[in-house]
Amino acid sequence: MTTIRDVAQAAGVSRATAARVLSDPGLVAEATRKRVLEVVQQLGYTRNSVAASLRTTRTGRIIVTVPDISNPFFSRVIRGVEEAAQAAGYAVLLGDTRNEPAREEQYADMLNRREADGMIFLGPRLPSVLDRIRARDGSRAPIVNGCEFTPGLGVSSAHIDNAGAAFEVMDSLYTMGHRDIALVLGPADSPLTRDRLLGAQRAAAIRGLTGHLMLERGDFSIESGRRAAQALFARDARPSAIFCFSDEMAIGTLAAARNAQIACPAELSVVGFDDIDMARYVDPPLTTIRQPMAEIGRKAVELLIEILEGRQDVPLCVTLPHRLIIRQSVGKGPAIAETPE
Amino acid sequence: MTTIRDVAQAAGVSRATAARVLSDPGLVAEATRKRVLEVVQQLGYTRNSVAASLRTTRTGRIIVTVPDISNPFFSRVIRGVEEAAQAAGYAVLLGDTRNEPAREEQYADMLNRREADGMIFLGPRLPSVLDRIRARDGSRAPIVNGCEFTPGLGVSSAHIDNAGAAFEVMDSLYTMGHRDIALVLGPADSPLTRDRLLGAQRAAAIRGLTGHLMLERGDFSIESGRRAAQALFARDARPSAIFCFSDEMAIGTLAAARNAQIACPAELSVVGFDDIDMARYVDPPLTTIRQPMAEIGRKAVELLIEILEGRQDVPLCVTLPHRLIIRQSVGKGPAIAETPE
DNA sequence: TTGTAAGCGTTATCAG
DNA sequence: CTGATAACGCTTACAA
Repeated sequence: MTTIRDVAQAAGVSRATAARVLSDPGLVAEATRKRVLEVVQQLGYTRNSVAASLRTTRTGRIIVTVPDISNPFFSRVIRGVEEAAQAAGYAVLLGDTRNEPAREEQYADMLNRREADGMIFLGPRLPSVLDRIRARDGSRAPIVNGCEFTPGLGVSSAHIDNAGAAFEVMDSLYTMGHRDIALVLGPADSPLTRDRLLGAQRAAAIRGLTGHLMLERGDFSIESGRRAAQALFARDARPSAIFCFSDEMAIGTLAAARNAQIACPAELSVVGFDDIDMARYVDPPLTTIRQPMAEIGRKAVELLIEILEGRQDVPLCVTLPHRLIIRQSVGKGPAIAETPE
Repeated sequence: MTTIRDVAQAAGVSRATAARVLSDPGLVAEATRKRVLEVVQQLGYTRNSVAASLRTTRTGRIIVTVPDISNPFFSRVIRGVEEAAQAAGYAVLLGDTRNEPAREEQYADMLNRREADGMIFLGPRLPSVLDRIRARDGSRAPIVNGCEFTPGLGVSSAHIDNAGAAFEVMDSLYTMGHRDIALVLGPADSPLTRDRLLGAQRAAAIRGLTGHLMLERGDFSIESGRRAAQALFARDARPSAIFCFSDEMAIGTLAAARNAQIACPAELSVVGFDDIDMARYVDPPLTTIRQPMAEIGRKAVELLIEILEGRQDVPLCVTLPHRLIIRQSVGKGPAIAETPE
């Protein structure tokens, strides 16, 4: 391979000058610069990033891990991440952890090995191998959490107000006359599930309907939503509304309802979360909470870059706006239907 | 940061010995090894991969680019890629090119800069910056194409028989009595679209129905499928069956049909391609071609690793089996319905 | 404006 | 089995 040495030799300058032409051209005389660039072109020279990184201790890369790349919500967040990273001159290394702690650790360890400058972690758990870095750097550790937020960890995070959003959904369902509402939660260990559950419970408590809340657990996938709905339909008192913590689970719920000949929204209201592309195309179109997915990604990168640049005042937590999107999957509840004025 | 030097010093051995303990422990005496490992543990030493790569000229990474990460088909392929890569000791760097040539070039250039050992390219175009590598290495260039295949390029590829699969779909539609069939294609520049179109046209030609073929173009997204269907519904002679080159476009087509009050499968049959998770949950469940997505990914990695290991007999093209999955979105065509025996 | 030279942290070679 | 030493290719004081 051609190295900067070859370039320098061919251009009749020192290695230092040749290197300068590439990194800080302003320092080099016009004529020399031109000559060097010509040679670079001619020899097809490309800087060996490994050697450069060794010298500078910067890789220009950031690692981003997601629990599940096939989850359309995360794909959108990643879009935002890539956009912002690229604009700031960073390349994105994406890792799918499949929600397996071992894989999370593996990707996080890349940071220890200095394969990237920083890391954005989209998911519930913070890998333990990051402890070393955090012990060393404290709140200045180049680690940002996206979508989820665990207070007290000292790790910056970009997300929406999950509790508030869940509260809104429940409130609107109660207002529509629903009383027996089921929640299809996400994985048990996620702060996100916990927050949304808290918000929903608060709404129920205000109406004195805590006892009417039904819970099922899913893993955000379509299939888990379908199963949860089946389980709910098998209960003695079937809910009149199901609030799923992801659009995919809501779509699974719609499929289960169709299968059980339960009409939506006439007999059953369904609400999702995220507002993925598919949400508006299913039958009936899904009422859901829209998250600013790309913005979450962009913001996470922004936070990380501030940390990497050594800024002192990096906010610990950025809360972005969400919005309840009303479509046709929600109808009036039985309470209102049964007592017309 | 602690380096191998610190470890060596603390363990009272030379740097070389300390390094050996980590890379080839068999070469070191039991006692020494133990002592060194203890120190490693104690100091929390992690090998600096940048320095190691500089020396070995291997990064242990492979780059994988996809046209669109939010496309569920690609997510599944990536799953297979990660699985196989990890098993072989490689980390996967994922890049979303958003179908933009500039981004493709950018990721491909990472290979020139030696940021990874090889590259798997899922998509239609081979970035031009790879020419340098290919010029140098010829067919031994560490580049593999997945899903698509461009003959004559000398780049190995893993994929299904796209032409054959499309032929099967068309044949089954014709057998069901359909005559006026519309195709919703993918992007114009992709070999994959070209192959499927050829297969479909061959099936039409055999029946003498080439003139009855209607064509619309999409970009594999739901929305593009919806638009294509709308355009088809607006034609004078509406097709009785629509074959979309992706499940997502088929789902968009279903939505458009619902909107136009066209019953599926009674009045319109719809076929997709890929068999993504969602396919079985939509209404009606989608007839489609199942691709062995994970297997495509695994195979692509296998090919790449063979190249990286210097094997001479790396196959140029691996064709994996597909399967027509019959669900409820296809019904009898008007030709049969109108002429009962 | 340009050149000299000293590393960055690792691994490979070659003696011992 | 272990140690000394020389790279790998680049960047960056510092000197000229």
